Amino acid sequence: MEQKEISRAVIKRLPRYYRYLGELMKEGVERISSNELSERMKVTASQIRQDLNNFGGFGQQGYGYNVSYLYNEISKILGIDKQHNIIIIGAGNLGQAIANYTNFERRGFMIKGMFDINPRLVGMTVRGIEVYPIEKLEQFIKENDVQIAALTIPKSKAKEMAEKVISYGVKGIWNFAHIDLDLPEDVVVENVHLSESLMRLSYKVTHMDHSIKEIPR
Amino acid sequence: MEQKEISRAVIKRLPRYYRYLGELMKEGVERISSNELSERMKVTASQIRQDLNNFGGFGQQGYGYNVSYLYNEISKILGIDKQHNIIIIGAGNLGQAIANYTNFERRGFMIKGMFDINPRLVGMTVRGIEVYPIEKLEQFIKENDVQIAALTIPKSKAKEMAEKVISYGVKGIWNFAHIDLDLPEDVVVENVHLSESLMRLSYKVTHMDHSIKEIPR
DNA sequence: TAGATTGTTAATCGATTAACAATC
DNA sequence: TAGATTGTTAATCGATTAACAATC
Repeated sequence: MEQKEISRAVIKRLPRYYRYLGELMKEGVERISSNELSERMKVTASQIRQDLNNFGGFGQQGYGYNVSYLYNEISKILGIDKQHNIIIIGAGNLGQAIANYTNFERRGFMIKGMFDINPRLVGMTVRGIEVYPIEKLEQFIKENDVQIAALTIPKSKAKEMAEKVISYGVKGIWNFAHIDLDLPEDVVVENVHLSESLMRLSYKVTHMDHSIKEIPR
Repeated sequence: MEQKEISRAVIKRLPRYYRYLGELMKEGVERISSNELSERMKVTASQIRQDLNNFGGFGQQGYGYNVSYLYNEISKILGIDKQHNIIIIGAGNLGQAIANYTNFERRGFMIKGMFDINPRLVGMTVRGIEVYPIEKLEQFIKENDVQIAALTIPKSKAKEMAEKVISYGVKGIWNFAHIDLDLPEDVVVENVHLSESLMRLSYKVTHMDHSIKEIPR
């Protein structure tokens, strides 16, 4: 029951629309035109209208968009109107940092548990979230209806652990390991490659235009 | 002395080429054709050749590319042949996680110090990296030739801190706060918006094709 | 109703892929 | 030299922007 394929670029932009709409709601703004929103977000109004119309006509001619209605519709599109149960594989600093970040839960991402091979970490809790041994993985995933696993482990273990959680029923991998996971078609991956991000920053810093702009006469 | 503008898409791909070339080196592979590399990386050979030729002719007809030579050239393009001095603003879990990640230093990103407003964190060290109070920021940036600041602080403080470190000479911001920093032209920003990444994963999980593929007769 | 602004089609721009002559 | 494979031009594809008729 899926409509025509939505382009990757559009999906990439959706969370940003969602964020701006949330801010507008906080400011008490009730309606906004694509033009006003385009100025805030520094994109074209045309792009906003095109993007939204991939999913339906959420606006009204002569009026614009109702902020809270659109906010809600985007949350449905993103699937964050429903609860997602998450586990974190790897209870090191990065895993703990994610466990500590309460904003995810406000969006319906419930972190149910953490897992680690290191027995010294097992039993520890972070913000009430317990660290379990890997042996408990299968039972835990099945009992807690876990859909998403965050992999905050070294790349050497990432493929193996990904395959394991998938075999137990996980449908999405949030991959922080610096490796391309090559997984079955019915599993989705979202990569967060911090080292690549840092290299891009290095590129930008290195190739930045240091020249003093001449004032044209 | 800059050649023609390189597209964002190309820059985005460079670190991935770099990673695969590093792996090839480890495997002892000396030369590789765009075609072989394209199979490994699951991109087209055409794209590889086009991407690389933005920066120069690194290959040789009839031979392909010398792996270690190309690896080196890409490291120069990315600017990771030189040392970058980094500070981390925000010594919470995420800041500590980054400080703990030794791989960055192998690529020349030296984490010189962390800063926090919380006096309970000041004085603490993570892997030998000390947490300083914000008051020391100006002196530290100037004395340590700090080019890059990672912002691992709540979004409410991000803009203020970004402007502060920029005024002291920082040229690049690695922004983990969920806000669009609107900064001067001679400063570059690389965003890591984890919550947006997680929402995209939610989208993918939600819109995944659950249908059982029929076997065509 | 008149004005505003969407939804949508058409035009443009840019990025990817294909093709092949150049050349090692 | 013959074969392989690049560098590069041309063709295609997709995404963005512009334009405007539809409509609230």
